[in-house]
Amino acid sequence: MEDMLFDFDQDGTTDFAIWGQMDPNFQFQNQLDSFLLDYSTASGQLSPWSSFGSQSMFPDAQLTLTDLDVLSPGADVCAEGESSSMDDPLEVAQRRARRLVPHHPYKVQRHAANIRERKRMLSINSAFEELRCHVPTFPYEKRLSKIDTLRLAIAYIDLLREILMSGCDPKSYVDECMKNGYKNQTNAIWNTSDLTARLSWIKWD
DNA sequence: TAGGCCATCTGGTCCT
DNA sequence: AGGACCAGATGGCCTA
Repeated sequence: MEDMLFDFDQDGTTDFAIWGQMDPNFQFQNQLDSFLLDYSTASGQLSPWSSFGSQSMFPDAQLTLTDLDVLSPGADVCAEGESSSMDDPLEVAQRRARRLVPHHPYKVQRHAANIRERKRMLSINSAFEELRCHVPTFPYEKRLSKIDTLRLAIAYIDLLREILMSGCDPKSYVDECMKNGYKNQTNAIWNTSDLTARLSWIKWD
């Protein structure tokens, strides 16, 4: 069994198989992304019910449901003396990755689903990043949260529609809003000063 | 230290 | 049957 657990190491992908906290490093994100892509492409071969020739992919995969506990959140027990050298992040990550590699059919199926889910969330997050690039923010402002991005985008679209309907020059419309307040306050989770102040940073020319 | 935000895992449901 | 989507649970990180 240990051999199978180390299969990820042998093809040099262990660094990507860190299922714990996502490293914010962009390069790592790309590596993880491409890994997930490759991995999911090959996921057909990962079906727990498939076999290579006459031999099962997981010959030692005995269906003992008690094994399920091992992967449950919070049951992150140390099976191999993790208390030692806890200060090496790479070592810890590799141990964690090895722990989380499934080794019976249900786990393999669940693991494949987890990978698809992470890939799906990555695509959602990349869409959020794209959206963040299209909503007005201050140069010094910290990164918008997802919920704030959505709310600001809604308010932004609303204001742009107002500008279009008014037929006014956008900059003068925003200036007017800065002075008198934004007319449409009904859904103003992002209030007038928030949005129009942001828009004042936009170069309208 | 509490609360906000986020990534991840998980099981259920729907769809192809 | 398998994948996509969704929401709840959980734990980590960060900040006020």
